[in-house]
Amino acid sequence: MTDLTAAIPTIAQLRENSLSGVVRHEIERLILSGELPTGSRVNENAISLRLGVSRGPVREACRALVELGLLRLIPNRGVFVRRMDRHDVEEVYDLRAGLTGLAGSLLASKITDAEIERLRALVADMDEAADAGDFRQFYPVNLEFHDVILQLTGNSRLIKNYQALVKEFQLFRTHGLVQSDALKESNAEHRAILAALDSRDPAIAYQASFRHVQHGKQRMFAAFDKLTQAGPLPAEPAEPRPIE
Amino acid sequence: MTDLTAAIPTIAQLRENSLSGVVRHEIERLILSGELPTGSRVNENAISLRLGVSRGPVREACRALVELGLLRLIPNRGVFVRRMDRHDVEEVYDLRAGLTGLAGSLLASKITDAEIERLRALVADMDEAADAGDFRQFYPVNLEFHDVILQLTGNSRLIKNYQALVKEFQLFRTHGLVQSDALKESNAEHRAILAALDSRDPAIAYQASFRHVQHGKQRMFAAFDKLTQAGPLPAEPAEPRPIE
DNA sequence: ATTTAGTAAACTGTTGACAATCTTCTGTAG
DNA sequence: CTACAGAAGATTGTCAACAGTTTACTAAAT
Repeated sequence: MTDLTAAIPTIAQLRENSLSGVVRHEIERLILSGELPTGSRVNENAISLRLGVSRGPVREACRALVELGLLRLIPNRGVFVRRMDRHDVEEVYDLRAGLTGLAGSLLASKITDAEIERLRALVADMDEAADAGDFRQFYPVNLEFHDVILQLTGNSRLIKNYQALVKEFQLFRTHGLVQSDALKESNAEHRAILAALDSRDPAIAYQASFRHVQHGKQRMFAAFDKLTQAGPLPAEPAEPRPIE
Repeated sequence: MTDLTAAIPTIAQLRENSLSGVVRHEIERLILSGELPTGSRVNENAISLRLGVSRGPVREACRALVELGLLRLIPNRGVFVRRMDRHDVEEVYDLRAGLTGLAGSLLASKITDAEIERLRALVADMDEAADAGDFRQFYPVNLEFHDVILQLTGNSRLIKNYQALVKEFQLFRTHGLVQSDALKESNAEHRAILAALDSRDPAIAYQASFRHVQHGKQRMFAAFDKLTQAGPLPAEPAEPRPIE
């Protein structure tokens, strides 16, 4: 669904976005892929050398990513890949829950039978994957399920905000620590969302969608805290000292 | 609440944000004040000359504002002050309703008695203004009421997203066409939000907050359509042709 | 040995100039 | 009189160099 622009500027993007845009996508890729690790400084010179362009476009791209929330700007020191602490993750989850709920709410009042069936098929696919305990199969369908709902709302601003949030969430790379019964739990909630949409009641659709993400948050934190027995995430994990 | 930076770079901002930030705020001011009219092109040269800086910082500022949604970028043509059609306004209202609802929902589970009282005082102030039919007195308190709720959630991303949305909404300058009975209606809804928060029930607080904005949307469109008898807003009002 | 002052390198912030693109104006042909 | 082609002007996109700040290193003093 989300377009993953390859490392090499893919023809069209170069004509469309004219360097600055290409650079932006490339830096985004470097961040989300983890090549630029969390908390590290993004060296303008290094990037411009690596991509064979001047520093101007690199700076523009960085400013855009700062606005998007993936980078953090400290004047005269540079931009740093944003570090997410527990509070940040909680914020992202809460906001994502709200937007997901809104999407469900908006869609409930105008979804068609054909669209319902399309979603039902996705839920069935996820059921299959959940029964097999196959996270690798489950995950992309899960993504598609939520993306379809989002797109069907037709609210471009909602879509943009949500996708930005997903990217920010990826900074906190903690996938794969989901238990196999969590898959079944998660898909049961998908079924609830589907039923709510089918009922055409915005309030119910909101509730079902909102709760799904909030439960996801709880599942994630539970799994995470179990993994790091020593203690939960530090509240302030050594930001590159913003102020002396 | 929101810091209105004056036209002249106000000392601190200059040290803090180093030109690019100052320029960004100044362009933002030009847009929101209407000096740069909706749909018009933002000439990099003109801005840089006017502010006495080079084009670099101006470009950076513009890219940031594009990301924020106030400007629209067309490659090799420049950036244009975003034009809002009816669909855009509807999108903004819907998203704003969702975020407002989320704020209410999040706050309901943790609001203190003192905070409730603070909000109650604001509602009382608005009652007074509504009785007098004084929109000029009503408006800033209304703004504060919603801003307080937003801030008390403590979710910085929610706050940022909401405030960006408010700025975008200001592009569609249609204040003052509110009838005096709409004030009373609006404040009745404020009272409902307050009661919902007081009940500490997130679901009810969501509903009350969400509905308030949706009713605001209806009030606005009703007033607007009455004003422009000829017909509602055009669906695509002569964008500077994005594609030939 | 540790701390502190001083110096050099690295990096960001900013600028002015050059190249590519688009827009407008003018003149000519139909 | 209208439509089209071409040139001139304006504007964006990009670059390389300069200035100011921060960081890292070195050496002397306690």
